[in-house]
Amino acid sequence: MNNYPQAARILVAIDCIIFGFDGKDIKLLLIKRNFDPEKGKWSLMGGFLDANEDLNDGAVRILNNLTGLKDIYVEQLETFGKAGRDPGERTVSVVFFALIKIDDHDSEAVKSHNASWITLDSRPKLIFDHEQMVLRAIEHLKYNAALHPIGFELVPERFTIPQLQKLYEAIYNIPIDRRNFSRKLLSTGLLIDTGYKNNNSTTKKATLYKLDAERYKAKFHSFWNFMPDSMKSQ
Amino acid sequence: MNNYPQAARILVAIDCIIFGFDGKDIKLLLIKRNFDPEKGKWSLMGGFLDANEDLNDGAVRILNNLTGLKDIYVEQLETFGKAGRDPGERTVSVVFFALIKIDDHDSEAVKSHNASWITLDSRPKLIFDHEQMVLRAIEHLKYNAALHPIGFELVPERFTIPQLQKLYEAIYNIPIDRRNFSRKLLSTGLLIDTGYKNNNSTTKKATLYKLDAERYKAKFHSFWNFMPDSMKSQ
DNA sequence: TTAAATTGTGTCATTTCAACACTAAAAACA
DNA sequence: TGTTTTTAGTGTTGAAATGACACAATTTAA
Repeated sequence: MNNYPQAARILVAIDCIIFGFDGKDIKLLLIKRNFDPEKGKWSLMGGFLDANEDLNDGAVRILNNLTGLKDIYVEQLETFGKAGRDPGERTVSVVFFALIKIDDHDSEAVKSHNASWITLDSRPKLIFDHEQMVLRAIEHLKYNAALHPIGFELVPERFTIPQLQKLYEAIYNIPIDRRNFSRKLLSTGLLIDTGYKNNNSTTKKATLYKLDAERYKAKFHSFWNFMPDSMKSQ
Repeated sequence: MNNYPQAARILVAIDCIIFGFDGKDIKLLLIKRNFDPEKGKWSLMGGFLDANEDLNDGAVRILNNLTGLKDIYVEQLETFGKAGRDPGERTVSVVFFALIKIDDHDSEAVKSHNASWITLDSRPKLIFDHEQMVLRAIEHLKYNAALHPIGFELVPERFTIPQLQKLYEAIYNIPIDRRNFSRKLLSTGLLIDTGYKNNNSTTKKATLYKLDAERYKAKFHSFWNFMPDSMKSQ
C-alpha cells in the first residue's frame, strides 16, 4: 500500500538533552562519539526511530540505553528539521528534554557510551545543530522550572530546602533570598518532612523532605513562580 | 552516500491547528478532505515535508496555501509519532499551532480547499489522531495566552479592550471582571491609543488601540498572568 | 567555650489583586 | 427633548503575596 507515492521518506532521529545537578552545577550528559560520522566529536545521545516504534518509546529506549534508568522525567521539546542539518542524509530530529537524579544512573552504561557529565559553562563544541538544541533546552529549563515543580526531578528523593535553593540559583544564575524561598516552597504544600536530617552537613543539619506525590500530580499544572521578578524582563 | 543503512525512512507530515476569533467564539479552520484516503472526512490542514524543505518553511507553505497569508503567527507545537497513527503508511506528524486574524485570510483559497471555520464546541470527528492534536493545541492556547501576549494575534490590528476581554473569556470560558482586566492590560504598556473609537458600537464607542510592536517583542517573554486564579488549579 | 557556618522562623512595609461603586457616552424610544 | 438602556472608562478598599531584613538555633572545629 502506498497512498502517498510522491512524498519524501526521511530519517527520523531522536536526540536527548539530559540534565543533572550535582549540588552545585547544572550538568549535561554528553557523549564522545565512537562511531562514524563525526567519530571522536561530542554530541547529544541519540539514535533513529525504528520503523514500528512509537516516538516516545524511542526516547525512552535511548535514555535507558545510556543511563540504565527506566523512569526518567522526559518531555518532548522540539523537532529540528532544517534541510541541511545532518550533512550525511536528510534527517529530522525530535529532541527530548530529560531530567535525572544524577546519582541514580548506571555509571557503567554511561562509561561504555563514552559519555560524561559536563557543566554548562565548560561544554564542548557539539556536532550538527546540537548546540542549538542545548540552548533551546536551557531556555526550556529556565522557563519551566519557574512554573512547574520540575526541579524536584533533579535532586535526590530526599532533599533539603537549601539543596533546592542551590538548584534554582544554578538554573537562574542569581542569588535567592533564603527566607523568602523557604516560605514560598513550604507554602506549596508539596513537601513532606521525612523526620530525618541531612547528616552530610558539617554545620546545622537541614531537614530532609520528600515530595508529596499526590499533590505533585495534582498541582503540576498550577502556576508557580520561583523565578524572581528580576528575571521576568529577560 | 548512506551513513545509516539500517535506519527506517519515514514520511514526515505537517499538520496545522489554525485558530481564529470572530468576536464571540474561538474557531478552528478545518478542511473536508476532497482526496483519498479518508476522502469526505474532516481533518486538519496538512501536507508532507518535501525532501529539501526546512520544516518551518513547510508549515508556512501549507498555511499560505490554505489562507493566502504570509505573516501568520506560527509555533511548532508537538510531534505525533505513534507507530499506527496513520493507517496508510508509517508517518510522523509535526504539528504547528497558528493564530490568525480571522478577517484577514483569503476566503477564496479557503473555499477551494473545502475548509470552514468551526467553533470548538461544534467541531466534527476528525481523522487519525487529529482530535488529540486539537486538544493539545487548546491546552497550549490556554497555557500560553496567560503568559504571553499572543491574544493580540487573534484580534484585528486595531482592537478595543472589551474585544480583548471577550477573547480571553472565550479562551478560558469564564467571566472576567472588566475593571481589573482593563487595569492589568493597560499596565503592561503594550497598548497604544490610536485616537480613534470603535464606530461599530451602538452604545458608548470604545477606544481603539494598537500593539506597541517594539515593546511587544521586548516583553514577549516576560510573564503575564491573565489567567484568573480560579483556573490555576486545573 | 568560643567562633564560624549554616539552618529555621519572624517582622514589616510595599505591591498586587480581587471585589465592588460610580461616572460617561451613545443610541433607542417615549 | 429628555429618559431609558447599554456599554465603556476610572476609582476605592481590604486582603493576600512579596521582598527586604533581623534574630535565634544547631553543629563542628578551633
